[in-house]
Amino acid sequence: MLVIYNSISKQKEIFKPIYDNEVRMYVCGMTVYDYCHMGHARTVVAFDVINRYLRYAGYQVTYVRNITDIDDKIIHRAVENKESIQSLTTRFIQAMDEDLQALGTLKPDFEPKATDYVAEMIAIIEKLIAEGLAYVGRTGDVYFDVMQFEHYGKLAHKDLEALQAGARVAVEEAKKSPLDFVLWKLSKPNEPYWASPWGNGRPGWHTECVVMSKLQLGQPFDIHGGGHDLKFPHHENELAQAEGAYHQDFVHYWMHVGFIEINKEKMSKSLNNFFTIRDVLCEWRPEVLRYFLLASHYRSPVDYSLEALEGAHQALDRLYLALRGVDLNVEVVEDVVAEQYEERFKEAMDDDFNTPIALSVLFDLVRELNRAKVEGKDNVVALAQKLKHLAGVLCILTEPTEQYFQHSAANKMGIEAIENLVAQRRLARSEKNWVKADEIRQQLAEKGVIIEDSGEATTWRYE
RNA sequence: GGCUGGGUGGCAGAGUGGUCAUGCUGCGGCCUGCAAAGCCGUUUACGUCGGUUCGAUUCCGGCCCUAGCCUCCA
Repeated sequence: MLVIYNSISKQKEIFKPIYDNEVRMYVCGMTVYDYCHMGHARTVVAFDVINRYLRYAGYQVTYVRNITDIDDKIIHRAVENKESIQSLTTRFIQAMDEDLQALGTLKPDFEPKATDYVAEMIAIIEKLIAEGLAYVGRTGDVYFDVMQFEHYGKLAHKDLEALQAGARVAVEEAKKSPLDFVLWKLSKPNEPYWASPWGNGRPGWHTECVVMSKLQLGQPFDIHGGGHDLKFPHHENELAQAEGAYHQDFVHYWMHVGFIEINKEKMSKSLNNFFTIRDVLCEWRPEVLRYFLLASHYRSPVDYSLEALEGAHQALDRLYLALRGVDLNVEVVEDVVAEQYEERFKEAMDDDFNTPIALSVLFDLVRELNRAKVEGKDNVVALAQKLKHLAGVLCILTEPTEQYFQHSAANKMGIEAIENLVAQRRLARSEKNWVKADEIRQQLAEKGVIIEDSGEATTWRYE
C-alpha cells in the first residue's frame, strides 16, 4: 500500500489513482535559458525514481514534464547574448537533454513546450474572463482576479489577508490587488509576441501548466510535482486557474521536493551559489551524484558538499564490491531470503518513496550477500541478482561490475599498464618476493589503483 | 510580521512510546605474507524547559536556534 505525503493536506495519504492502476503525473520542468543546476537535478532525479518505482509497482504511468521556452528571463538572456530566442532555447533544451540523460533519468512520456500551446492558453484566459475570474488591467495586460477565487491560498496554506500584509511588491496601479497575477502580458517593441483578443503579447507563466496538463492528462489528474519553491505562487496560481475555469479538482496529490543547499543556504540562481550538473559531472560520475541525491529523503533539504559526494562514492563502492565476482548472466534464481529483502524494499518505497531506508535495505542485503559468499552458500547468485534488480529501480548499480571499477578516464593510469604491473606482482608473489610485490602495490596505489588479493587471484580497481 | 519545515551519535542520514536504522569514520577480533575487501563485535545520540505516561528522542505546550516561502527560482 503506497502512501504519499500530500502538500495540500500536509499529511501522508494512501495513494488511490483516479483510474485503476493508471497514474498521471505532471512535473514542472525547466525554464531553458541556462544550464541545469544541482537543484534541477534533484527534482528530476526524485521524480525519476518515483516514476520508476510506480512502474515497478505495476502502475501504468503517464509522466509529463513541461519546458518553459518563453518568459522574461529568456527574452533578457537572448538580448544579452545577442542571440535569437529560438536559438537560445534550442541550445539549452539540448544541453538539458544531455545532462538529464547523463544522470540516467527516463524521458517523460510527453515534454510539451509552452510556445506550442499559446492558442489553448488564450482560450483558457477567455474562459477565465467569462467566469469573472480575470480582467483586463489598466495597462492592457490581463490579470487573474485573486479575490474572486474563494479558495486562493489553499495549497500554500495562506489566507489572503496574510498574503496582502506580507506583500512586498509595490502595488501596481494596473492590478486590482497586488496578488493578482498576469495571464497575458502585452509585448514591448522588439519582443516576441502572439496575437490575442487583448493585443499582441505572450502568456504568463502559470497558465501553460494548466493547459498542458489538462490536454495530456485530463483534469483532475493524480500527481503534480515540482521543487518546493514552486508551491507558491506557481502551483497556487495554477490551481486557482484550473479549478476556477473548470469547477473541479485540479490535482489529487501535490508533491514538493526539498532544496539543495550550500552551507545551509538554498542553491539558487539569484544567490549565484549554484553548481551546474555538468560542472559536477566533470568531477564525479553520474551514479555517485544519483546516490548522493537518493541518500536523503526527497522532501528534506540536502547540503551539497564534497564530503557528501565522497561519502556517496564510498557507499556506492560497497554496493558494487558485493557484486564483484558473481556471474549475473544466468537465469534469475528464486530465493526465499532474497524475497524478504524485496519486501522490505517495497515497504520503504511505499512509505512516501523513502529512498534512504530503501538504500539501507540494500546494504543489509549486501551484508547477507557477502556473508553468503564467505560461507559458500548456494543463494549467492539469487541475492546478487536481487541486489542488482532492486538497485535498478533506483537506477543505481546499472553498470557491469568490472566496468564500474575499471572505468577508464583520461587522468588515470591505463588498463594495459595496470594489468602489466599486476602480472609482474603476481610473479613476485609466487616467488614470495614480498618486497617487490609491496613495491608494485605501492606504485599502483600512488596512481589511485587498489590491489586486492584473494587466494591465487588478484583484482584491481580505481579508487 | 504571517505561513511552512527542521533541530538525532565524529560526519551524513532514517526512524520509533519501552530490542538493531544504514553508510562513512574510530576501536577490538577473524581472515591475509602484509594489505585491501569481507565477516564478527564495539564506543559516542536524539536543541531546551515543563507536561501526559509505569516509561518519551518519539505525544502535548512554552522557549531558543535554523531553513524556506510571502518577488523570478527545481
